[in-house]
Amino acid sequence: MAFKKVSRIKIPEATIRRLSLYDRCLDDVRKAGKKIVSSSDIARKCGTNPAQIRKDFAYFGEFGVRGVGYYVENLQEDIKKALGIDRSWNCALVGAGNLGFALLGTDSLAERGFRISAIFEQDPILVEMGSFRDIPLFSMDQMQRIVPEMGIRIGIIAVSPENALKVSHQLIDAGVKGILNFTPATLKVPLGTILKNVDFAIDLEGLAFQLANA
Amino acid sequence: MAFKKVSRIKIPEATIRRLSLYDRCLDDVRKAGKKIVSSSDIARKCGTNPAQIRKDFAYFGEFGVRGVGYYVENLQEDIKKALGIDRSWNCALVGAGNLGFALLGTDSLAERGFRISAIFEQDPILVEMGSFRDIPLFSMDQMQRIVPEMGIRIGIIAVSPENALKVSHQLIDAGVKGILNFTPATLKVPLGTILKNVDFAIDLEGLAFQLANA
DNA sequence: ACGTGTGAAGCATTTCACAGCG
DNA sequence: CGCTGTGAAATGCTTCACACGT
Repeated sequence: MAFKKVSRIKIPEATIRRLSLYDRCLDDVRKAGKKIVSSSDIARKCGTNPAQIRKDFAYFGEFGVRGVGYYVENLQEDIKKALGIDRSWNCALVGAGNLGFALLGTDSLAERGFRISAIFEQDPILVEMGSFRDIPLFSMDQMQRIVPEMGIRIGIIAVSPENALKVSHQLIDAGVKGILNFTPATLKVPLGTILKNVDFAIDLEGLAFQLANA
Repeated sequence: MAFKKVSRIKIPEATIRRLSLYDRCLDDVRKAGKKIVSSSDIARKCGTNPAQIRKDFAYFGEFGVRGVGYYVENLQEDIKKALGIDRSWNCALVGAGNLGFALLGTDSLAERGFRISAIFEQDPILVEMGSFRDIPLFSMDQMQRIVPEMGIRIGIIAVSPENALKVSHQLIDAGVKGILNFTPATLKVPLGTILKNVDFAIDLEGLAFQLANA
């Protein structure tokens, strides 16, 4: 048995974050040409402890070979499957401001299977452009039609904080099931919809705290 | 006794993150004109539990009045003091690409006391501009001089992943004590230097995981 | 012999429930 | 009386240490 379909056992949020990290590590390992890694190899590279890594994997099945280690290629496949990124996800970006363009400019999203398939923007002048880097650009009132039509499941909110709440409602109405919120606004979503907040200011404040008490 | 200087007792990382959230919440409360809040008010607004909030505060002292609640203004001051954001922090932004400009474009950093006092950039053509929005723009080799001169304590890495490692070394050599790393590169810093990573792709993968197992 | 997989121990964080105080 | 502050209980996560399979 290699891959255990995710069980009803609760998997810690922290485990999921670490799996993402392991996956990135393995990119490097693969580039270095190694075919096999041990949990301690990975631990050294990403600053955790080997037992932790084995436990993390154990939630999903038996990925390794006792006495040997993990076959890098298989392991990475298993991790991706565990995370649900063995496929590609259609996302909508809402807000074509500074931050929105920054997100479009980096390919770290595309590399990990998140495709921005549509952009929604309030400002008619921008919408006028029709598309940006081959990604179609729509006005807000098209959202209800486009999201289902394109099979978009994730919405990325990169508008100004005042508009975030309204946008989140619109996205949910349109059928989006996951929201990544880049604004500091605190949003509420109904059961069955997943919300994640990204707020660098919080990380900076964590830095400040540690620096202030060093 | 109101504010207890942070003790040697270990304060959970999660507590710090929540304090940042409470602080944002209180902005809203203040705007709404309320003078007093209870832990349950805050809990409702930011989706935690009242006991948690009281425990979080208790690490730092006694902020409230029994039988009454918290005076919004005092509370917010106390939280800011606890977090070390009752002052302003000089930061250097390294990398004037898409993401860098996005960071400059938002005032959510400035609002919270993080002032970007200098930008460092590799590309001579950009450096040629001399400044951006009144923030001076320098070439990389000026870093060793400028960082101490301006009293910069935090470095923000917004360059391409391949350059992140080198930049982190340069920042540390220049005397920066805290680093916020926006690249997916895994950095290592010496003891006494604080590193925080921001990686939206990880949050998206967390979303994907939950959506895939809904 | 070696490194994985895993129950059990150890540690940290969250929640409960009530004493304490205005 | 109401809501904070806080020990104690409950829960959750990480680390240990060893059995297991190759």
